Amino acid sequence: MRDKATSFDIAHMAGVSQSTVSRALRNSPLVNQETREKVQAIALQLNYKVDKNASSLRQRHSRTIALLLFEDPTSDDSMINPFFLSMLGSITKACALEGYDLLVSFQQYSTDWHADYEDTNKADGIILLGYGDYMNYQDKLSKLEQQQTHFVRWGEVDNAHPGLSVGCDNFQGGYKITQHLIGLGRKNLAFVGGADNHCPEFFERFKGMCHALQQAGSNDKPLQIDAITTEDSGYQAAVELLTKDSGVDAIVCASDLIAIGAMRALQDKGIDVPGQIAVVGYDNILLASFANPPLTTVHQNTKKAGELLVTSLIGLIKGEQREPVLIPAELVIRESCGRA
Amino acid sequence: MRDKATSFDIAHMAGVSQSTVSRALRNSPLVNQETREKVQAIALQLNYKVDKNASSLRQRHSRTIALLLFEDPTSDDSMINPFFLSMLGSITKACALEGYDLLVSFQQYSTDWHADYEDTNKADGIILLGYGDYMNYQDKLSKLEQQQTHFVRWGEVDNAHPGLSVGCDNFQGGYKITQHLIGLGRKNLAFVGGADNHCPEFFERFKGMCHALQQAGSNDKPLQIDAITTEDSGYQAAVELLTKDSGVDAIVCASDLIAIGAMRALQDKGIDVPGQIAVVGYDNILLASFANPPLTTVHQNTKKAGELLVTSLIGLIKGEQREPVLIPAELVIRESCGRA
DNA sequence: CTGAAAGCGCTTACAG
DNA sequence: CTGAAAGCGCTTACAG
Repeated sequence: MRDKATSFDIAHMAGVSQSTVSRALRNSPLVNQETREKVQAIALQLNYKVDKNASSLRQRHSRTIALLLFEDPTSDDSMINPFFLSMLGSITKACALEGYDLLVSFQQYSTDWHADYEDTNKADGIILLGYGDYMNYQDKLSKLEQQQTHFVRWGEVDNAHPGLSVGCDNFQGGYKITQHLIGLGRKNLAFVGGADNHCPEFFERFKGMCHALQQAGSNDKPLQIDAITTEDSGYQAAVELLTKDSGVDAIVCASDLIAIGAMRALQDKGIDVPGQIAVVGYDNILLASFANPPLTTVHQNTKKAGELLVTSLIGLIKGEQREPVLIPAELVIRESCGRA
Repeated sequence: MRDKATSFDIAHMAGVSQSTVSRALRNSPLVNQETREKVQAIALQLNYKVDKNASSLRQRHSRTIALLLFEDPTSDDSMINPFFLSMLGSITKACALEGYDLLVSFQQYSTDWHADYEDTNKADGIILLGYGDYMNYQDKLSKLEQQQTHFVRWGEVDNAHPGLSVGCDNFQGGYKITQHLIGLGRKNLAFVGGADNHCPEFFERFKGMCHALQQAGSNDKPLQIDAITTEDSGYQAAVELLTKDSGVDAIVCASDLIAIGAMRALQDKGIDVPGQIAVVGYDNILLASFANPPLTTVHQNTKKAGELLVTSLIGLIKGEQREPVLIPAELVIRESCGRA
């Protein structure tokens, strides 16, 4: 650490007390305008910046937010899901807009996560973002709640889940996709992705799908194959699906990455997409529009999501009462389902 | 901020002095093992965490690094270049590995960037990552150097540039691409991207290209069209290129995003890629392998780059002498240039 | 091996 | 409007 000017140095140069310097720099209305200007001029000249540690220590808050990004350890370690990367981008921007610093960290679900950002006063609150097996981290969420940590999570909006959440309307997303497919004449749909309490978001998409199917008069549960959010997992799931049922004419995937893997598997088997089988994704990552054929999917508005996550958390930090936020699902129709 | 236990509370409970608590918690060899264990047990039980602000203030360093991501304000505001997003991911991981916290922030080149992370003691050093007009920020880099800020930048490795840099061998990348194209029988190459001191990295790629061309006996400067790193800019540049010269049979693009835009323009004009015109990108973002046809490009090893950026910076912070690092360029051959 | 004390650089109640 | 003083919660010389 270099030697830097302190507020005492400025006080000395300006011929005022250090308390006045502190007030002048924070634009306190208490200080005489002339004094304020003199102090600020000297500060500028000395390239003085108030020490964040001292200031946070004294004020007992840091005006910084911690973002914890969880990764499923089973996924390819070198690659982060583009959807979360995009969320990271929008959260960063939203923080800057609100005048908060952002601490970011990746965590593995498997290891003990040290969500001690607030306990150490590094941050005033935490944003949780990630995927993986929900049952494995539910306890940790409850613990966070017990400790009265300020946190908000991206995920399924459901009062049974600990913590305030911001999320897209997954049920609606699954519902819209299915309606679209039915409208296109598809009869035999399958779902690729987890569909149980281990991954509540996927599960809701699946439920939305089942609901649309029922409304259309089909009472059979659709065929469902597990997959995690990677291309490889999607590939394998599609292969498995093909061996189980050759009558499927549409595959609803729990994410774009899964869908892209599934399309590759179908094409490797010589099956035409969408001619023989339609494929739908979820997330609308950049890749989706470049897939071949371009992927019909559900757009999750990451810009809005990032802003909402940040403003909700700041509200919580300020002691406000906050309600969970549900962002509407937007169907994006491209070519992977064909035309009516 | 919630009421939390302090080291005094623990001292009281353990029946030792506060200094001993501090020592025990930091695993000082000075403290008796029995005492240490007792103190640590109480700390754990109370869920005590040392206050980062107090600790950093006293120790005069924060063990955190700031990452400043610059965006070209001319590019689409909602989308961050996937290449930089991927760098962000690897930097975050590398920081965690080294036990540093990471503060991330987006900055616009146009506005005054407040690189005061070290001045405020928020961070011990800064990583600079971004693109845009180099001539516009060269001064700021020099200022950072004058202020003795610890920083490392991603970019062209060249001693004339202020600050320590870590970067890929852009000259070599341009050279390898061009050799590959020549080997494939392409005769009339064009370059799409800035090729002057405003963007040193692109310029080096261009120089590598010229060098390979000269070696092959061609002494004309290749046709060059400016473009920034977006798909749209690549599209427009390709359109412009077509109006200028219809004899081009290969386009070397300064980035994958540009290449993808260029391919789209060519296809819109009914030109076969690679049949009539070969296209090469740069970066090897995830999208490249999904482009149609899959894009031949130069891989920039973001994992290695992130690690190197972080370890170099930490070295600097510790007062070590550090040399710039050049990462070799790796040609990734896919289908956008055809076969021999 | 342990404790009492100083001090990191601020902010803010208190007194004037 | 201004100053002297206390205190945020640690770490670390210093003394024993």
